[in-house]
Amino acid sequence: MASSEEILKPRSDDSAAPSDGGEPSNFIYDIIDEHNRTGRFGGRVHTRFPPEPNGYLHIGHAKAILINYRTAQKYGGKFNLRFDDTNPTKEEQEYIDAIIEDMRWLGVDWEDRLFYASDYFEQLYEWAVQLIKDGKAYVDDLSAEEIREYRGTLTEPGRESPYRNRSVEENLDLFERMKRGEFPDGSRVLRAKIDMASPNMNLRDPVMYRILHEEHPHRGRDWCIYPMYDWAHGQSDSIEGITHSLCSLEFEDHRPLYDWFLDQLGIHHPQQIEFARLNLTHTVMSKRKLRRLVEEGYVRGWDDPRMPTLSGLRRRGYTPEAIWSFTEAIGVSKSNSVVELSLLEHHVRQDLNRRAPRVMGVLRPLRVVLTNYPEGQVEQMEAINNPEDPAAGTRPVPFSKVLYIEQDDFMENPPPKFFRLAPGREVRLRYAYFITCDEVVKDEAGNVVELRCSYDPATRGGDAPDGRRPKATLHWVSAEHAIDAEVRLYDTLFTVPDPDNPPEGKSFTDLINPNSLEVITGAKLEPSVRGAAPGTIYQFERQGYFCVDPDSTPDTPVFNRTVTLRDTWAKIQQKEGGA
RNA sequence: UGGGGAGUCGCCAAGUGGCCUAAGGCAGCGGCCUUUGGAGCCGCCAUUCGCAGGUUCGAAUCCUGCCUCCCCAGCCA
Repeated sequence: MASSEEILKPRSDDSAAPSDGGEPSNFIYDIIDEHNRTGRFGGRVHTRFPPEPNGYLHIGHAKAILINYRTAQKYGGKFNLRFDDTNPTKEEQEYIDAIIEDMRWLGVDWEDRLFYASDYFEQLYEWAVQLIKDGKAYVDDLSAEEIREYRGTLTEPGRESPYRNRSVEENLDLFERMKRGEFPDGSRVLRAKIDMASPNMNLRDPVMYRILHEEHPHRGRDWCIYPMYDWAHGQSDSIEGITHSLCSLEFEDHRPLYDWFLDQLGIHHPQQIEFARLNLTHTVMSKRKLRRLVEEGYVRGWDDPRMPTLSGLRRRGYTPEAIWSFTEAIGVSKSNSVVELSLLEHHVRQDLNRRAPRVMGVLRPLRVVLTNYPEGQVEQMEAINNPEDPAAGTRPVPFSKVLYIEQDDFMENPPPKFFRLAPGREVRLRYAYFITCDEVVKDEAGNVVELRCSYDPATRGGDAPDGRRPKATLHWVSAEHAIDAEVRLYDTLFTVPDPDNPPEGKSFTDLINPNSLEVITGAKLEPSVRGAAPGTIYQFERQGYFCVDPDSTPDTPVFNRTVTLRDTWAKIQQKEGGA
């Protein structure tokens, strides 16, 4: 992850956050600058990312993580990772482990500050007792349904619970017995005593604790009452000395409650600031929907390369650097937005173009026999590993009489703008020779199965002494030296940009792209890729970026296509409605 | 018809009363270059800032009214 460092480096500038061509400013920085100006937190900036371990992290979380992390870095502050593990019915150790792994991969550093909200349960309990003693919280015996009825609606005030005015003594007794496990799940809750008529539903005596006789992944059987999000979150922030509690928009109307608890307790009071979460076209981002895709078998798992999860993106070949630059590019604001997938793809291409070694691989092979090439001769052609990086050097690629080229690189009746191989036409084989197609061999069904071509020995390396310049350069692989590979080509998981809003009567699962995965088994790759470790990324010249999948075996590597190269020919074809 | 937010180019997003006849990126469109129809380079792409009024010498930026979209009635987070 060392290569992240240059990107990760905080910008050193004066506090005014000018946009002097470096990191763009945003409204959060403006707020912090104001805090720094007035001395609200003594110049301190401390952020956190508080995931609930009930699913895998996705690209939307990456945005949230990096907003928090970059903010801390920019101001020379600190960043915590804290599991918001207050609901044992939904949380699992598997998710805790996966979240840590994904965040490490992303390249954020919480140093020694990995925390669990559940480690604060004792303190939270004491504070709850304090609120009860202050007459600001009470045990309610109403059922869940009754509480809902008493809460009122968006336009009508709620009613106070008949248990709202119990004595402090009774509340203390009941609450302690809740904690001791004397009551069954759902029989009672602890509620804050605020205002049942508040236009903000969150302030209508919100539930602070519920009874849950449940094994907790981090606390085991220590507790059978669990704090609700609103009661746990702000106090956890406070305990950790968080200054700026950055969260997503839907918590905006929780802020008054966040503030209320902290004010009642009179403890360190962070500032909650809300920003819009990330939406991406052609995918879904809610944990609920992602879980359905996994559990109902629409994808192979949380790390399926079609998933927007960090583990999926990683397996697909996305790099942390690409995700960093993408999240920087999309900015930070409060308006709901949907970012086009093409922007994410742009950032992987940009990163991979810089660093991926180039290699030749033929996805759909078409046999080519060079009729005038000596039988049994093998030449090692010198190929450049990365034209963007001279230090990457060169490698030898074997060339011989029988080759494979891409089926798409030949057309028997080429349209005007098709520059590749055709009968009688000469093209260049990259780093090798010019070849001319002399004869087309077909099977009984009329399919082209082989090309018989002649090569020009004077063009070795790809240049003609007479200055001839073919309009096309094709990639190729020597048949006898090629290694076989499985290649998985991916398309968007959904056929429409906005699967979250399916048409009447349809579910988002009805919009899944049936062609989101195409498996090619007979691909032929140049021998240099043999033995590449899972995770290794190459550019297959003229085609795209491909990443070695963990499913690979020693004899047959499996590659995932991360993203295609920009393809102007494909665009021309599309425009002309051509095949 | 309660409360809380948001509306600037197809998609993000700067902009905080004059240097805005509105940055930048993506997408798109032309062209150059090219041993990847890749990359790179050059150019084009909002007289207009949800709408309507108003204030001002001057408004995307201030005021008023309206419209549209999002969030909130879990003992989820």
